[in-house]
Amino acid sequence: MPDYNYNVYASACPSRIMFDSISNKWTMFILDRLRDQPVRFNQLLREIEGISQKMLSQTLKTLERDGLITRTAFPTVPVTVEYAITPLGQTLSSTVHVLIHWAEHNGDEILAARAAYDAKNKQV
Amino acid sequence: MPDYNYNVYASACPSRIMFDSISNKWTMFILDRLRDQPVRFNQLLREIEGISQKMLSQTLKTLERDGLITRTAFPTVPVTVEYAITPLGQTLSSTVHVLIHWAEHNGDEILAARAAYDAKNKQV
DNA sequence: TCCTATAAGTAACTTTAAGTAACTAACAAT
DNA sequence: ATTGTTAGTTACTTAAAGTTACTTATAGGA
Repeated sequence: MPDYNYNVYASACPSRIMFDSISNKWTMFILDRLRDQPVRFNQLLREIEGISQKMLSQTLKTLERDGLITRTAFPTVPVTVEYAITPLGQTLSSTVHVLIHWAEHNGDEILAARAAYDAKNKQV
Repeated sequence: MPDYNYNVYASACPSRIMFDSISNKWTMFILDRLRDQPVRFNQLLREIEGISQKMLSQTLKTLERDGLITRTAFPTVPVTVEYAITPLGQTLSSTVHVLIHWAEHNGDEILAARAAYDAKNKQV
């Protein structure tokens, strides 16, 4: 049975609160990177250009709390921590992957649209 | 030919700059609402709970600049402004629609995951 | 022995973005 | 004369994001 009692457009709905938390770039980059295999903290830090340790740590914690990823610490020296996607996270990750890479396939069109807009609205 | 020269993980890539601008809740709500038919400013304001006039106006302007929506003003009194999705915007809108409504279909699982996480990590 | 490096973070501080509230124009209806 | 409508803008505040330095425990090299 689908949850027709949830409405993402209603600001107090749990689904809306959830959506507010997933609709940011760092969350989506992490979900996309974890789609195929587990990845370690510093590896994510290196691969997702521009993310800080603070934002990575914070976002991972939120994703773990929401049951979208798991955190596994290995007692090596120094400690190794691996993040992996859950089955629930996987259902979201596939969609996020399409969205994240949409910009790569439509970059030229958007750049052209921006140039056209800026030319039309110059010094107004 | 796909644009393999674009890489969304590289912070200076145009596709990344584009992704940064679309990866926020207001952008996605607007794209989703315009998916089926053109909608007016105040109608969007009423339907997207929690958005302010400022953020709606600002986000619409960015979407128009990127060629994802069009703005049409009708000389009625008071003036009526209609926003409509473009063919380019439509390709994005379909994916955004899946993402936005994902939370409605998985709300219960996430809520359960949060409760489990909070119970395990209480007063630490 | 001392210095440097590593992994996975945390804490304090600053900057930027988002949210809030009040205000605008031009006219129509009460 | 006051209120209501649409589609915004402006000034101000608060919350989130970004930046930099620091932490713990240990291994490796000079």
